[in-house]
Amino acid sequence: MSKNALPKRSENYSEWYNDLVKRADLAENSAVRGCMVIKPYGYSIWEKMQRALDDMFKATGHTNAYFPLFVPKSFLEKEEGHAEGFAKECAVVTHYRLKANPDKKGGLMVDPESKLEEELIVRPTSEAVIWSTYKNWVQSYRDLPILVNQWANVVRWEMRTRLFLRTTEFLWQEGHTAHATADEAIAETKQMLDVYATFAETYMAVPVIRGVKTANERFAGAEDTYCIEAMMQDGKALQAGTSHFLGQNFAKAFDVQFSNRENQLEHVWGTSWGVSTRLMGALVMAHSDDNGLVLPPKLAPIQVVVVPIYKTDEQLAAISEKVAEIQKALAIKGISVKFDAREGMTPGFKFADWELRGVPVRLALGERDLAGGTIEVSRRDKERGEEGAKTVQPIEGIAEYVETLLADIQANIYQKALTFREANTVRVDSYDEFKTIMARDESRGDGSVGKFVLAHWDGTSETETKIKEETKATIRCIPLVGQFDSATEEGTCIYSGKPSKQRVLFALAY
RNA sequence: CGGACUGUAGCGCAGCCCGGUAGCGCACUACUUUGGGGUAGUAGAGGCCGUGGGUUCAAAUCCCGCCAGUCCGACCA
Repeated sequence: MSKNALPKRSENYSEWYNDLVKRADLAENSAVRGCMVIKPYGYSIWEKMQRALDDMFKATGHTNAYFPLFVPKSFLEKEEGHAEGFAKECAVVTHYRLKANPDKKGGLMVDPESKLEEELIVRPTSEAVIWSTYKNWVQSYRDLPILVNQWANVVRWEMRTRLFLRTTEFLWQEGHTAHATADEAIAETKQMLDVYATFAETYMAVPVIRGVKTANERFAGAEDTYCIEAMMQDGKALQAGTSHFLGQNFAKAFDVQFSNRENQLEHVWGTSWGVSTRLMGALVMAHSDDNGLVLPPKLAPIQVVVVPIYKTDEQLAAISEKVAEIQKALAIKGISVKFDAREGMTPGFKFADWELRGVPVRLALGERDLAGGTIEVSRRDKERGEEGAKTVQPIEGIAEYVETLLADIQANIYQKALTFREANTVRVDSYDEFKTIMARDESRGDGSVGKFVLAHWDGTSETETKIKEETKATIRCIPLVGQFDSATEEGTCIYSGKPSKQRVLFALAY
């Protein structure tokens, strides 16, 4: 463990992020270009995310299945928009065998004899494989809906990668559903967007904006892409989840038809929706501070850590005995506790260490406490020295106190993130002002943050593209009704001056 | 794929200009010390100096090639 402090968020946000992910033992770069190793501590958080999401999927009627890693090239070609969207970032399997390299002792080479008849694409997403399968599953309206989810890895050959935010291989879940009517499919699309938003807000404590993507930003092959967008602490937007209404595009491409009640053939209606290990990045960037991670209690692998403070073995024994009682009381409440009895480390070192790892509550127990029947309680959501960051509580009833405190921390970090987002969301009516705001983020290092900008847009791709070229800002989404008070007011486009029906959300994005 | 930079101990780096026995900090091992906010000391272990070639009595250091990585652009969950 290095003694050196993390870089400060205000000085170099991306360096702070990279360093934190590595130092907190979430993940590290692997020997494979663009691919990360998710370390046990990081993976524990992902598992908690998975469990919560999976329960929510099950509760909404979905079941899990598994489809192949490989997609025959001809499958990917079938849906034109889809093929175009993903073609540039696919890993392709062309051979199935290696052999000894005659030119290099001990070396291997691709056996040219083993060339595949048809190339296999490592899935960048599974619509193609899954819809080719659904064709066999659907004959009648009685076979619908199909409500399937898959937990899997996918590969997208990105030019530049960053731990969790964009890696060549990433873990995710992808739901793929098939329905008899468009209305039902649209309802499913919206339902899953709600599931994602609920998850982000109640588990991750990350407030999100629900919206619809513009045509430019839409998923390749979808009719409509719904999304949740979150603000990171540098003011940039992170797309945290997407839910797509696929219309009949894939059903037509893969010839998936069913007989309706009137015995007429119809193409089925589809949806797909996914969230990925990118959520880990969102979690880090939304809450953590210059001392390390700040994890929401609902996702923290360790919710409470107990640090003993002692000089002699006798003291440690007495403390350990008391800690065992506390641990038991917390365990009954389903709270995970770690007793950090590591020897040869000072309490100060341990404090810093657990702060770096984002453990929500830290208890410190020493001689003084034992004598007075008290225990020191520190909450990670407040910074060192901040009012209320550290208090002394009676040991009696500490489990109840901690239980309440964890709930309070969960609520507090959500509120902090929400307050931050609201403070950095602005309505803008002139393009000059817009450019100034978007340019500010270019010169990070002065502690300034980017903004979410609600502005009028004329609805054309041309305008959207121009604005992106000139400012790098993109339309994150057209917010759903009810997200912002005046979002549905009419106005004129900041760029073209043409009429606009509502404000859309612009931001610089990850 | 274009531009810049970097490859030396597990990690972070110095040494290179000016060639001559491989260094520092952290981490690691043992012992001691310390312990209510990153203790301190003693001893120790750990290196094909990215890789291939060249120049030289001698190369981490100079020259050429290659490979890898990071950052900045174009692409994206």
